[in-house]
Amino acid sequence: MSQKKARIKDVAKLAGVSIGTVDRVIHNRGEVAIETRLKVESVLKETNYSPDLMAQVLKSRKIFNITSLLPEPNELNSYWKKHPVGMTKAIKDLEPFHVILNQVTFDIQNEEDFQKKTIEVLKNKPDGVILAPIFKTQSIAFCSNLTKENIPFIFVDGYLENTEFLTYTGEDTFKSGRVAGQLTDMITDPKRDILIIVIARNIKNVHHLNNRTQGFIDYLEKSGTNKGKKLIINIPEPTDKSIKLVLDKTLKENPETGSIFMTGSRSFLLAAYLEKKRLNNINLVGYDLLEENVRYLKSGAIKFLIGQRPEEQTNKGVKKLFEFLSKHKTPEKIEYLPIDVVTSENVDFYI
Amino acid sequence: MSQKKARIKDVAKLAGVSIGTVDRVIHNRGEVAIETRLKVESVLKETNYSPDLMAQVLKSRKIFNITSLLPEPNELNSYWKKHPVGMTKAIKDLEPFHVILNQVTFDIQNEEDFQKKTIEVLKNKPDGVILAPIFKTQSIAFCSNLTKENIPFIFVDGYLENTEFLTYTGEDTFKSGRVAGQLTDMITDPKRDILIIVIARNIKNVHHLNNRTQGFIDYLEKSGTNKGKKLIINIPEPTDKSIKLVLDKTLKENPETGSIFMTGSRSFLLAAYLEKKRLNNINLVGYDLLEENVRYLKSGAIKFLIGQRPEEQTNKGVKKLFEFLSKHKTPEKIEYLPIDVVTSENVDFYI
DNA sequence: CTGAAAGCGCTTACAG
DNA sequence: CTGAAAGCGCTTACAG
Repeated sequence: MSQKKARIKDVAKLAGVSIGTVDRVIHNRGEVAIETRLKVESVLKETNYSPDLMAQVLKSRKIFNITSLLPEPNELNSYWKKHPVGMTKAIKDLEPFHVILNQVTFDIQNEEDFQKKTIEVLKNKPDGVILAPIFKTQSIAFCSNLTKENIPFIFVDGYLENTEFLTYTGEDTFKSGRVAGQLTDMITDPKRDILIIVIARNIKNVHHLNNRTQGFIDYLEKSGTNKGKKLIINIPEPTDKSIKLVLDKTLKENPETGSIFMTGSRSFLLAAYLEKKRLNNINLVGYDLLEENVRYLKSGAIKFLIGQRPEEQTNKGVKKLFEFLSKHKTPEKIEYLPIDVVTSENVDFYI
Repeated sequence: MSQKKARIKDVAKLAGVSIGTVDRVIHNRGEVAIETRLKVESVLKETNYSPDLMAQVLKSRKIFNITSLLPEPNELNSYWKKHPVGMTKAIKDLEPFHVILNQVTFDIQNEEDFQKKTIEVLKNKPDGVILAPIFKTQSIAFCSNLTKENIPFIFVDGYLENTEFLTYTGEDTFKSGRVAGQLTDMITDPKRDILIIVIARNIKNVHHLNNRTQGFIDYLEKSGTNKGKKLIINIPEPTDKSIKLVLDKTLKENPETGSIFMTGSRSFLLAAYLEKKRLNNINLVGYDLLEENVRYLKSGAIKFLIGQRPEEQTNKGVKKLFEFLSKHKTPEKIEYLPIDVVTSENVDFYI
């Protein structure tokens, strides 16, 4: 059973050749006589040879340069603070292998800045890239350049169908909407109404939010018990003023609102509004464990937050990229991470 | 910034000694003249030397033998099927390092068998042990023997205070009870009663179940909205007959029961009972993503399952043990894993 | 087309 | 107390 691992030396002896020749066969380089090759290959198979990673790395001293291109975190989207954590952890886990991570960030409000940064990344000629494809058009152009340069890239936080990406690791947005729908349905009086809030300047441009909305409605229609109205409300700006304007009007017209589903990560803005108006009989369900959200989760203003494991997205991304670069292992095209249901009682374990 | 890593050779040259001497200083072996030692140590610090793991492993060819002692999974506790998965994954992640895992299992119903297996484990002289301390007395004896033999060991699934364990990775049972309490409170009519079920022959011996019960009640008393009765019910045997006997009586006496909290992993037994009796207005909340439980979760008979990440417990356990053995890194004494809230809608991502 | 040698960074005897 | 040499398993020129 636990027989000792064959070394290149053993293979050489069994095949009656030198280790150099064995190496040539293994790596398909140099010309090897056809009989020699066949002989060596058969021994390779017999002995179930696999190279010793340690020795390989020690010898080649290869350094892998990975570049990430993600939004710069700021007060309005501290969500992006989590991503670097996962990457740094991955680099640490891969410590013996000399992987270098170059983190490039861009202004999430600024398409031009993104484009500028993509040029910077390309100039550095990294071995692999981790990308959050926030701006669709510019991202597609960038991806096609990466493909042209033969640089593998992976997506986090969302993916673009028509690109040559290596893998996507993240949320299944439709299913995540269904989870939110189920939770909301469970805690909402069946006779009361449900609001779905989308904060976006251009509601057509926020693909993942719309997926969540669809999943949410899908659950309520097909599997839910709620008999109230379901209203999709767009709020154009993530400001207190804009929110007040829209919600004052909506809640006046729909006084029987029992729950609000916030499709994006800024539930805390809605929670602040509800607290101020003392509307504590309206449930709020939202996304992402931002500090501000967690505060309102603990105060009770938010009932459920759904987590999409941003650290794990980038952590796994780095590792898959490394596996691909070092061992040519092609990962599953898409890996959906668990959709975490977070309440005031279990939130501390997730942060 | 990214200056090249100092090698032992560089240190030797800077200190004006041979690499052998540097090695002696690094590993505190052989006698080194005090001035030589000081000189080398200062260079070590200056250059911020750290050994190349690859070269170290390649040279020493050290093999780490880790033994796990966990319950044998069977139909009644398929929970234990998950643990090997996490360990196998860890071994694969550590592939370049030659870690060997020896999995020993025991009959969870049989204390004698456990004891026999502990002797077997000790005889094999492993470098480290992973233990689920099911039987308290016998486990304590085993741990003290491991300590005597200088074999580090870690706990999963529970821990014993008065032993020299390296680390515990798992659930915070009290907090997990609180999470269950909160979920139950959210979905239960405030006027209806709540049953807490403990399946155990000797209710005093199931420490972790009692912790969960306490957490559950703690939440309902301090933070809940439910006004109904809370009853703790012991069922002595995990059989349909025993369950029917106890529940028929209890539900007759408490017709206003709105929810049942199952403190252990065998919710499916209760779900089967409820389905047969067509008591679909009673909510069921329980533990662990066993196949049978998941089936009832999807059918709606179980509303929430709480997951405690058995794979991750053992996965992290193996890795911590390895880090300790290979780099003498002492992990945090206790790491509580997230308490996952699982419903029919997100369960597929967890299995 | 093939073999022998050097070397990756480290550790382990051995000789002095 | 200290240095020089051999070797872990592999890869990379180099010589033939």
